[in-house]
Amino acid sequence: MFCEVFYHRLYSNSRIFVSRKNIKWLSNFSLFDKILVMEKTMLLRKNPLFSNLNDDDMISLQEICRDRDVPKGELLFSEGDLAEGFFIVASGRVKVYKLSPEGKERILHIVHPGGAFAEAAIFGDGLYPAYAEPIAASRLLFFPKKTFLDLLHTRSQMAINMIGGLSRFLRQFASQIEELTFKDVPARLAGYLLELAGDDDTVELPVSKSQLASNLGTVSETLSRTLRKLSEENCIEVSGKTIRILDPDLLADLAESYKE
Amino acid sequence: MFCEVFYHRLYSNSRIFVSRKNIKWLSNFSLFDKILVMEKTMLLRKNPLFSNLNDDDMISLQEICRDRDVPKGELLFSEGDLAEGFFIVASGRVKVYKLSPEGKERILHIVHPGGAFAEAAIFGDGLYPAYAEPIAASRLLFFPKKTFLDLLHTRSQMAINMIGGLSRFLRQFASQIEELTFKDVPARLAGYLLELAGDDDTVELPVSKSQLASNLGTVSETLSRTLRKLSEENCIEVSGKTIRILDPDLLADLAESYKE
DNA sequence: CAACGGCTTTGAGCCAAATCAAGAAACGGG
DNA sequence: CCCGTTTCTTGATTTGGCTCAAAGCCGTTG
Repeated sequence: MFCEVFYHRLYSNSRIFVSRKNIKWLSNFSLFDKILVMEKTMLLRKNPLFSNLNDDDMISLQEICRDRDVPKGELLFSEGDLAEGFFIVASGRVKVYKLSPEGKERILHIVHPGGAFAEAAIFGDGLYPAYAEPIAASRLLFFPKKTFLDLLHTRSQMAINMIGGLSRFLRQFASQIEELTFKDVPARLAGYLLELAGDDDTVELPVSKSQLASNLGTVSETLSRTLRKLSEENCIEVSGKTIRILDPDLLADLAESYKE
Repeated sequence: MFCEVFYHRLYSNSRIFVSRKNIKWLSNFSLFDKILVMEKTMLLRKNPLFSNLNDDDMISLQEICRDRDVPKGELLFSEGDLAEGFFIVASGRVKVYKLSPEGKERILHIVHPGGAFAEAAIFGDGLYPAYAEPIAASRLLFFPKKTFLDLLHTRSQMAINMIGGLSRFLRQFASQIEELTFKDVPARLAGYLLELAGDDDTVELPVSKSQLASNLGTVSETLSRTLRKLSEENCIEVSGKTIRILDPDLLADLAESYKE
């Protein structure tokens, strides 16, 4: 549920990129299969683990993963089980939870499509740290531990790409959070406008205002008020989706101001 | 600035772990140098990139890094420069910033001891994406790009350990944020108490209440009020640092409730 | 034991922003 | 061009939690 907010902004500008080599490989498949492979690639790229992988990596990855359709309510693994691999959710929802001594369940998180779970168990002690169970009929990609680790050992560049993807994501994520936690709505809006404007002095909003509001972590009413306030201060000029920046310096000051 | 809040909780239980092998290696050094190596290990473990590395990895890592003492204000690199390596801050503070077309600087973030910067440039296109400049006399560890990548290629297990550390950190970080963003103080407090209690029904707070307040992302006044409110609901019983849990079910409900 | 300083608790007030409710504008299809 | 629907704006109200200020509660130390 919370992923939506942040992940949306982080991933909204991800591109589909298919190299010649990939196309050649794809030609071994029927059209239908090709579409499946591309779909899977797009899905995998949604995850920070794989966001930075090139086409070759993607192909190797898809060669080792197994599809699993699971019905709602089927226990995937239990806490303490030996971890045989990890999962990516392709569709549906999976809940990951622990059980209290009295048998009450405590949900750790709900995994949405594109999300991974049990991936830490692969790198750690090798035991699943919780229970997992789909809360809707779901399609999962399963990556067997040994095969996956062998692949990483064989193709060290792929591991390096994964490190790169993770650390870049971490950086973006952290700054996203910092904005949300330490800056008020005007500051966030100002930052957004400046970034979007670049060197220009007019911006065209690429999304609806209510969508923008949600991207900025607020609601449409508040966004509307904030836009009006900035207009009244002769800082910007709003007409529909077109915004003209009248006072970039003031805007920049605003964008850097922390609430305290 | 914001790191303090989250990082504190994430790292507060990191341990120092020295294997026999490490000690043997260490015996090649004078006592003074040994202390330096251990200090550096502790520093590096603070960073998610290296948090999961074993002693061997740490040794290799420290063999390839160079110490650099830099005075306040010295430009470390500029946007667009070819990235020759990345940095870890050992002491001091470094600001990373961009320049707007009009020459106004826009600070992206301030890096504190334990933090890395320019690490993404190593894995990406190879150009520094911003400017970096110490805002206080600082000690930095510099990891040359080529040497570092070669090391990762040679020792694929080390790369895998890094992936593990990063993804574990990401997981913790995300759930931390989720708590902070989507749960109110009572829910966060309830979650904290339950986790601390385990199977027991009394908890002994390991830190002062004001410290706890800051760990939960609030202030002592609010924590105090929240504790009283929960007491009045006969959910817990507070006396000094000892808290007895009267109604674990209610507490669990509270901990899982999202604000909406 | 009295004075001091560090925590903790209480109360009062304030503020940003969410929510609720209701118009106004824009849009799109027939 | 009109009418229904969505999107946007505006106002009123509510709220969680922070700040400020003052007082209570210790343990310490001279």
